[in-house]
Amino acid sequence: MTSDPAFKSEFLRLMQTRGYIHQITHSAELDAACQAGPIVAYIGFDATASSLHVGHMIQIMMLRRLQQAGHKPVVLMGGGTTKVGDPTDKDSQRPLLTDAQIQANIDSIQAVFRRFLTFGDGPNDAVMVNNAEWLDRFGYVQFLRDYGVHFTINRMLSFDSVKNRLDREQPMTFLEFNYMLMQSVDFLELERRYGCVLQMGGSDQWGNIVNGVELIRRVDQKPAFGLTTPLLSTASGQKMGKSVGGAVWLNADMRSPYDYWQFWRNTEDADVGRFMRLFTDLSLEEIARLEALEGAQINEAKKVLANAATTLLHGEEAAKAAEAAAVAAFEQGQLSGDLPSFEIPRADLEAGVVLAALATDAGLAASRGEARRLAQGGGLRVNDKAETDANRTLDASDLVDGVVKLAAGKKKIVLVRPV
RNA sequence: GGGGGAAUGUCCCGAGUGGCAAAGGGGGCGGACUGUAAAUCCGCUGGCGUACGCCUUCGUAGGUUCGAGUCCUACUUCCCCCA
Repeated sequence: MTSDPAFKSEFLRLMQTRGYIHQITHSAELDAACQAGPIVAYIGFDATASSLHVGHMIQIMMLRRLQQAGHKPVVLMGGGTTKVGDPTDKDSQRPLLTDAQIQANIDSIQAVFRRFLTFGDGPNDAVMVNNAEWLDRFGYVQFLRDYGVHFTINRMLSFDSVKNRLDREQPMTFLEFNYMLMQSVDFLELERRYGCVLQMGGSDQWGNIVNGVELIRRVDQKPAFGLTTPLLSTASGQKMGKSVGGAVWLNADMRSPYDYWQFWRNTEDADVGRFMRLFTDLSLEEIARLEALEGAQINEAKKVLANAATTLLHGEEAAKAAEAAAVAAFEQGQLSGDLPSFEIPRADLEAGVVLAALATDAGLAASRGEARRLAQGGGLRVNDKAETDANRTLDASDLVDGVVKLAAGKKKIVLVRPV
């Protein structure tokens, strides 16, 4: 069940050496299947927000590796499962999304996959499916009779997603309780439609994945496998994926390429090698060389990481622009047009704007009070000068080269442009 | 069906005697130190106002009181014991 170090297939060897594997079911059997020919594997993504975030990157990269190794990736959009809501890692039930919201989220999420996978009709081209296609069609009694019989309450209660909720004395609705059945049925459905034999996912999905594997083996007597990735945390133990300014979204309109580049640039020293293996296509030799850099030199490796990761998601041009902006801002103390900017009507600025209000509107603080506290703590800067009085009024005389440079902390910088 | 407990700062955990914007953690954000790192140390952490201040918060809805997270009533949800 855990990984066998001596994989023979290219795909599993690749996964192993680059650090994607946490647990595998039937690893020898899966290894043999991967060697025998192209396999079909899938990962499901729920549509709870209008963009995926870096936390999903490891899954996306796994599908990419799969395709690189000659296999066929299936991207499963959880149009149906999102209506129920995955209780895994949730302390309490979340508000249910409407069908319209879910569809809007799916529409907005989809595009990023095209940057990482090649879609089409060929044997190892990726395909995207929405599980609403089949889940929406089930009648209640039919669902219970076809699938409900294969699951025992005894076992379902033993899964972490359920147990945690019960341990915390939080209610778990019957609706949520059914999530794992739906995910299992997804796997079965994909096995029947595409001959999909492998489901991958985060380590928190182990229980859900194993259920699907067992369902297929029981109902169709077909091979089925599961593979999970390690829970990604930074070397100092933080959950990966957050950074200055909240969730790191993949969609450019929710998180600029500049910010995305910054996220990778700010990787901890100890994580550089691991992240390069997981999140870039750099060769292992190149990575070995880069991660061996010591002291301040490792910053060069971080730039390579940031460039590679940003290029994959946003393209080379955006990555270069982000790097140039960062070099200018941090290494030369200059402005760059590529820094995030905030537009303000010229007349308003000429009339005078209270700093606290401007900083809040520009997204540097959540409220004026917060902006004020930030200023008092010495964290708010106007044109690189710390400004402790947030009640100060800014006007046209504060323009430098046509913009006002506002910064909260060292890393959150916004250029205020009069329009 | 009966009895006993629990729900707290809208991120989490968690103190709380009728005077509370509410102890303490964690997390988050800022500062110092560095290398746009880690570790460490320091500060901040409900909203609005320049300020004495005003407003909104302790499961929900009422009530008692000058004053309620704290007392009473009903309701909701969860836990435990008895049947």
